[in-house]
Amino acid sequence: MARMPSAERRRQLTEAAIRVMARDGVAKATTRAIAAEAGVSLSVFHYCFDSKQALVESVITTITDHSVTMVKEAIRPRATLEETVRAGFQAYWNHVRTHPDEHMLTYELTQYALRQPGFEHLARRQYEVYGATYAELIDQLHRSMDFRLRVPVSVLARYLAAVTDGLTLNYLVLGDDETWTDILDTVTAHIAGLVQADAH
Amino acid sequence: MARMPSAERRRQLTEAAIRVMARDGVAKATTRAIAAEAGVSLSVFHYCFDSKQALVESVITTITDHSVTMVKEAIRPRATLEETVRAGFQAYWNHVRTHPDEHMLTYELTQYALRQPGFEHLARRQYEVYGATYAELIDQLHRSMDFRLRVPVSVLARYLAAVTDGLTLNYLVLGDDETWTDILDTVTAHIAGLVQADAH
DNA sequence: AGCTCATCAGGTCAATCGTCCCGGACTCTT
DNA sequence: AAGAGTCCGGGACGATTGACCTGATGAGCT
Repeated sequence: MARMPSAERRRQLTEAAIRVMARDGVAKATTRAIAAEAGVSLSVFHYCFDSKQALVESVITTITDHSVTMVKEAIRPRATLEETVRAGFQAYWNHVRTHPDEHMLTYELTQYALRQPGFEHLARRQYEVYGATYAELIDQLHRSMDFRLRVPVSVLARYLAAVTDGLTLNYLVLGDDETWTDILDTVTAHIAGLVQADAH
Repeated sequence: MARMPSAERRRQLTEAAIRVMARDGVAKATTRAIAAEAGVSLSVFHYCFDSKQALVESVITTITDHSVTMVKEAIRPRATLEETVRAGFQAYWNHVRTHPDEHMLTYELTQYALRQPGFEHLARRQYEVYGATYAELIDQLHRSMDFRLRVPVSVLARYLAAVTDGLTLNYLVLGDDETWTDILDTVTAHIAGLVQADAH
């Protein structure tokens, strides 16, 4: 094995853990499986991380950042507001369809964190970051385009987070289906209606 | 220990398993913990169930039926349609707030089923039943009240299932907050708009 | 009462888990 | 070149898991 500083090893092990978890599930992600995936002996694992919990913590924060980056890149200003919302949803949905394992993993990790004593704050942080990201995106759009909000930003942001969460989870369970495009259209229209001027 | 037929023992063990899973999580629900919760010895467990998987299967189907019953009872026809929708959401939300563990468990079991080879069909069935229940409720309301649907029943049913799913999950993670009532109002208004006559 | 069989208790087993230890090997400083 | 600090490999330990096995127990029928 090539020698490398602990920091890089930690990153390598974290990514290996994410691969194993996404492929086989969190329960199957044992220290041995992760070390094997990283191509490293078991002792290296405990050399870089004080415990498995420390690695899981690293995994959760990394995954959360991944998700946020993905959502932020999905939403770019377009010509009209409805088009922006539609394109954002489509980009996000496309990512869900092409990387279902990754999204599944975020749900698994959320529940793992909720059950693990002392990890609840990671789950909360994950969802608070989601909400904050949506709020930030709305603010950003609010500056570049002119529209009024029929509901407070915080309410809209959380609603967006909840709807995308629910749709994603349902898709992951039920699989591909043409119904989803219709549902996304309905949601898009609703969101567009919520952010348009209430006086017509 | 009192003697009782296998069928009743199975029911007893299933309920004990649900209690353990809701309290400590699916991962902590070992055969020993479940047997102890039911107040029987470990051998009784394997006398009534061929394997732990058989019990989990029993747990999943039982929990799914519980959830469906709960949703069905939450929705009763009221004076106006919007009032019906609002009351239904409130009843459901009240159940979520008073029984968070039970709802958390359904999410855990869904993912457990998705990961366990040969159990995927149980997860799919669970979510198909949810969608079918909503569709059935919409049909039922459609007969007792007069309104037009702006979207197909299947789309509306799945949208309802996804939204409630997402909102519930977000609540379970983030905990109590006044924002939820505002979000529920927004969703209620949206749903009411979707089922009202499009010609005004 | 005697018999039969569903029911239960305790112990045991192999497998797997997270964790740890010890010794060797590498790298950098001096 | 010598030593100290850093990295890595293999092996081992105790705990826990699902599963199983052998006898005892007692209810219900004849």
